[in-house]
Amino acid sequence: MLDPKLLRTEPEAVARNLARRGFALDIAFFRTLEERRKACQIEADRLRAARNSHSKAVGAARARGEDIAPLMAHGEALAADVARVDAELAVVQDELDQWQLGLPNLLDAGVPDGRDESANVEVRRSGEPRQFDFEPRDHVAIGASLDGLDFDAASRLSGARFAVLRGHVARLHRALAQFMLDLHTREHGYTEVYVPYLVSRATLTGTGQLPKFEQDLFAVPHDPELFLIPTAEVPVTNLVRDRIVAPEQLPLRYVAHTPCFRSEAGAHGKDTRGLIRQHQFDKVELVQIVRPADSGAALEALTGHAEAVLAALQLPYRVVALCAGDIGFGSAKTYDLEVWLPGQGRYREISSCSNCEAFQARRMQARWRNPATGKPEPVHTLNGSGVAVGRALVAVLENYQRADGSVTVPEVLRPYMGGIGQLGRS
RNA sequence: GGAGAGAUGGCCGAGUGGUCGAAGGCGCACCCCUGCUAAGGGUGUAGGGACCAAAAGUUCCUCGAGGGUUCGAAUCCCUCUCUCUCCGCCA
Repeated sequence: MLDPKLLRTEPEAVARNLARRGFALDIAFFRTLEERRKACQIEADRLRAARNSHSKAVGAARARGEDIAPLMAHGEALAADVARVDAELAVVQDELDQWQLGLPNLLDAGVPDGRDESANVEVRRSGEPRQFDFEPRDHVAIGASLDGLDFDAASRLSGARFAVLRGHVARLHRALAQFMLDLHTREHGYTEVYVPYLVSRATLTGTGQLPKFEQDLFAVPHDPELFLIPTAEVPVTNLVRDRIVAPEQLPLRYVAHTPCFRSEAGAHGKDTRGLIRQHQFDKVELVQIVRPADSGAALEALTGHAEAVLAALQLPYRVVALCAGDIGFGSAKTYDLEVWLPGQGRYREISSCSNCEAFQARRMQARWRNPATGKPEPVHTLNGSGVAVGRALVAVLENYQRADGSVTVPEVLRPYMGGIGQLGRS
């Protein structure tokens, strides 16, 4: 959510910022609604004050033993007025709330202009794509020949966009997640958390997936209503929902390994082959809750933590700053990490690191007590994949493949693989 | 799944229709007193919103959530959620 005060006082500046995303802010609509809200609220407050003082007068009169019957009629009239204006206010307020929940976050000034991913800006590059002395295969072919990736089996179980992993490949998948968790907890100061995979509507509203992106989620028919998490960002960031954090506790750094579930409605026909785009995938997620002044630096650090995974795996990658039109709904600034995939001959997203500033914090009522003001103020939240496990598996299979169809196990993963140095049929 | 008990401010805990946003205690902060790592005294101590350029001030809302009754609800009624105890079942 945007700062309502800013929206009220500088709607033109807000509109200019959001226009960079291609989002048209309807200032006139907001002004009209806001004026109605203000009028209703002032009137409602005034009437309630009148009712309260009248009720006290009734109580006082009764305490004196006076006849209160004559006061009742006025009280009833006041009660009716309060009910009427309250109802009116509730309607306007709700409309305003819904509208505001649909506004994306303001962009950081450093975000490059552009309408879509073609305008994203490469920030840096690490490692060189390997030169193959044979025609590199993609992970689907490699996985099949290792008898480790089975999309047919998955489709019999669940339909399209699922996978069954087997043997060494399944173990490599697990090894990747374990390695990442250990790296972030040991080297980067994150606390491991285990969180629910099913969350409420309120939780998803807190991080911004709802109300706007319900079609991307899997809802579970259950009372109360629950959704499968599309990313651990949702439960982990919401750990601070409705909380006021003491300043000395910040920054909070959490890492979680969870499955993620996305219906990806509207993605039909995109990346239909292989593990790249699935309804279910694992991810190791980094979340930081920081003081507002620190979030810029925290994004750089968090991105570095995600990069460290790829560096340790010796996978070639590049860091890309997302442009205004490609950046996510709740993010002020985002870096994507793209890993080199020999099977596709291009870099593909494997991590997305975002600074959401106070956007989620305002929705979640997540605050810290600012020593400078003594008041509770929204914290800043950041999240990033550190990294997507399924795509990391793809990257390892493709980058470490050998001419004979086997796959070398990256050095850092061997302790997690029982010491084996290569994947064969298992 | 069955039975029961609960949900009040940072914590504990009082409060069954009126001046209660809420006694008392603890904790915390500041001050006073005290010649000493004690004791005592005082003051303060929730969050959100509105009006206002802002401060001050005024005012509204919040006692798990949502409805209802009433001139007036922490208090009465209904629904829901969560927690705890016991039984059953289960990993």
